[in-house]
Amino acid sequence: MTKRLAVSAPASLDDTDRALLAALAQDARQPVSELARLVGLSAPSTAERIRRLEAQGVIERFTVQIEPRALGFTLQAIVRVKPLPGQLHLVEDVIRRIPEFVECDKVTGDDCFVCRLYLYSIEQLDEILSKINDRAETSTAIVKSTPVARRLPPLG
Amino acid sequence: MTKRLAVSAPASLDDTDRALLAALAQDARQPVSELARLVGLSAPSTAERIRRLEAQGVIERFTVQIEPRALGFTLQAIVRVKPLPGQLHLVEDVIRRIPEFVECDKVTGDDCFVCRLYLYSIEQLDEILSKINDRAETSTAIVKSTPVARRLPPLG
DNA sequence: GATGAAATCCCTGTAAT
DNA sequence: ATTACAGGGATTTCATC
Repeated sequence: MTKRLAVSAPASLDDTDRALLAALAQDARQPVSELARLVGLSAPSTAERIRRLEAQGVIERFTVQIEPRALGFTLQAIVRVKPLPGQLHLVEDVIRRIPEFVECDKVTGDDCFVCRLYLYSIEQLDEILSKINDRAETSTAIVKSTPVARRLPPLG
Repeated sequence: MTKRLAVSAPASLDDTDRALLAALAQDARQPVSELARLVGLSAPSTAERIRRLEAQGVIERFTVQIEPRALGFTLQAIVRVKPLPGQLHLVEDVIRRIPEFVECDKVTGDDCFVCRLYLYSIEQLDEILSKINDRAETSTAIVKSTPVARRLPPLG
């Protein structure tokens, strides 16, 4: 399910916080001492800021970005899924359980879900979509390139 | 641009690699000693495996996941963008330069781009889309929830 | 060839300024 | 927020399987 979030005033970041988040986005495993050097603060202050950003919920987590092609996922697809009447929850569950769906958003409008899949082949795409094709209409787009890879939003 | 990738046989992972990637996905800043404990290896071996996964290109980078709502981005939109004839490159450039576009894929099919935006308000959405509306048709879906947040693909 | 063990070095976290 | 200090983690080397 969607994570619950404390509804509070948005955190306000200063320039140091912004520099810190940018540095962490680039390499989250950098030692605090190095991050401190980059943002021009002492290590303890830097560590304290990281803790604060986590406590505020600005930092959700530190994670690893995989290159799917290095694992043989030569195909990336964006699929819009429109469940048939009464099939919404079931379709959502099926999507959740198929690991090739690496991302899925429920959205307004005619197509209920927008999903991203990592795939080995077109045949596999067909095979996976057949698992929901009796419960939903799908429309598939194959990713040709990625002009903007996941990046940080403006940190106003 | 899309990053170039060495075209080679996909890396084959063993169970330890898989456990390691899963642990890193959960918390990329964990000390190597802790990761070692989790996967049942010594610290040096674990560090060596991390280096190997990076060298193989399986690990693209370690990064930080932001919670957009904690920064005041109460709205998330998925926008499909279909540039008018001759406007494709220009539209791509404009998208790249607007930081609220946090992700953009070029895809097959009628809609050329599928993009994700983080926004403060509907008014801001309107304002941003007006920057490309004379060069492209857009169709917008507002994210209501996220049944599957970005996760690792199956690590076969 | 890769893993495990020990020693050195560096980093992190705490407390005090 | 910084400095100093004590504790723990990381990396390198070496021995092992």
